[in-house]
Amino acid sequence: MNHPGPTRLIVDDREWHGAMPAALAACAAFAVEIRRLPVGDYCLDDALLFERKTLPDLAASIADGRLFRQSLRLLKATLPAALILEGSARDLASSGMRVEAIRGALVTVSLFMGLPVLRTRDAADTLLTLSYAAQQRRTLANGGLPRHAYRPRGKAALQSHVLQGLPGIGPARAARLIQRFGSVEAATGADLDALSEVAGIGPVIARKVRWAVEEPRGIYVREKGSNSRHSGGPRQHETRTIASH
Amino acid sequence: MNHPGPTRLIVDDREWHGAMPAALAACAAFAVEIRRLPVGDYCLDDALLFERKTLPDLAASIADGRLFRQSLRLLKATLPAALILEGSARDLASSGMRVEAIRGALVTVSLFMGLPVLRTRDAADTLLTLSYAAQQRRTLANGGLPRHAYRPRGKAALQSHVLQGLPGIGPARAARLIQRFGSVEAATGADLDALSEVAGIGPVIARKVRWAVEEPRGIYVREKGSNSRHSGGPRQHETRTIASH
DNA sequence: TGTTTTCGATCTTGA
DNA sequence: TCAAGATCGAAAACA
Repeated sequence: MNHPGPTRLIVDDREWHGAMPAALAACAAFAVEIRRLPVGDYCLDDALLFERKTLPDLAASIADGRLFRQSLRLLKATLPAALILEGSARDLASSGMRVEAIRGALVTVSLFMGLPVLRTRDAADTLLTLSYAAQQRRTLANGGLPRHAYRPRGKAALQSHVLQGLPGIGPARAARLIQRFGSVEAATGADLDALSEVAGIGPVIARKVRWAVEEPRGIYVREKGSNSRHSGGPRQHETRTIASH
Repeated sequence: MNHPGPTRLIVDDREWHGAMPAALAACAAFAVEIRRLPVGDYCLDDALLFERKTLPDLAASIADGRLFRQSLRLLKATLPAALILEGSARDLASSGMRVEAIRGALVTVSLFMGLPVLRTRDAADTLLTLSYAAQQRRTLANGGLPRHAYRPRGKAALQSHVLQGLPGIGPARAARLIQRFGSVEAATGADLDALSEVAGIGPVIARKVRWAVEEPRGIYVREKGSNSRHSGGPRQHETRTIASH
């Protein structure tokens, strides 16, 4: 649904300092509301989430490992989220952080975690970007433009995380499971044969996964659609040790 | 998909011009191969795909609408892909394109299409970024974030552990889910109403769980009916999926 | 509105 | 010195 009227911008109260209040006052594009947000710094039309960081902020976040956690939290939010990086490389001079570390972190966040990263020059520029984003979202939501395969990026990460709870499943196999089955629901519902078709998953791991996923009352097997043989051997007993990998 | 030894870099033959050959010669990190790629300009370890554009290139792509199609093709490729933007805003001076147009396009590509965008200064910098990406991919094994190394033994504990990967689900609710549904498979397959019947799980958490478990397609837009303020309420608004194709 | 449960941050311990 | 584990507090969601 689209909100009529001006773009609604919710700003986290902790973010209400520095150049931002003045920049917002000078910008008539938003109906601003200041409130504590559970995650992120800015929320547009209740539909887009942004975390703003100056480059020194970013350097600090990298140094103490906060960036990783924060990005993860943004990705887990059900709203599409992005990271806004404000400032130029010059601002880093005093932080003592090497530019290489920044670059590496951005590759991780952007490419591997799938969190979009946008760069802006200053606070006013950030607001401009926000207004672009809001505008485009409305257009897209109206169906005015053809919709393209937008993937809520962080979801894959979360799904992968869930599947990694399964025995024998780490990041790599979890990613392939999602790729092959499309969802956690489908992956946990897959039978032995389907699981074994996934690259990197053989009969042994497939059976472990089924074992973990199935109902414990297991002597009389009632498999859903599968008419394939039921794991040739005896049902694995509960006391069996599951090797972690 | 994992290659031992040096990073394998396939460069599209059409990309073999300008500063790149020299920069590559000066960079010993890659085993380079020049070949025609079906999509993208660079391919790392047969696992990551990159399209490189200088800022003037980008401006031209925007002007004739190519950017959009190219991004879509990259997204549709089976490999994870990213766009590398090379150069600084100064390079745009002669192109006659306004910086705003660039910004708008980047918001679209990065945020709404979900194609990661990385910025670099020059060819050497681009190669550096590529090498970071290759390095990290090997470390992460293409999957994302490793979950706890520790995995419980025993079926009940393991099942609980798997479910605890879901948002809003900790030990207590995980145990109840197992109790109610009997298995991970059944729990992940349960619909909203069934989930809500479980003690300690209400509409909010039920929706979060379904969100995490379902297939990740579509743009999430806030729904019409909820015009009430959500102060203190969850960030997770009721969402509606707009089918994307 | 009160209680339960989860989640994030900090601190500690051990390698 | 850094990483993993446990603990604590606060917020959120359920009943």
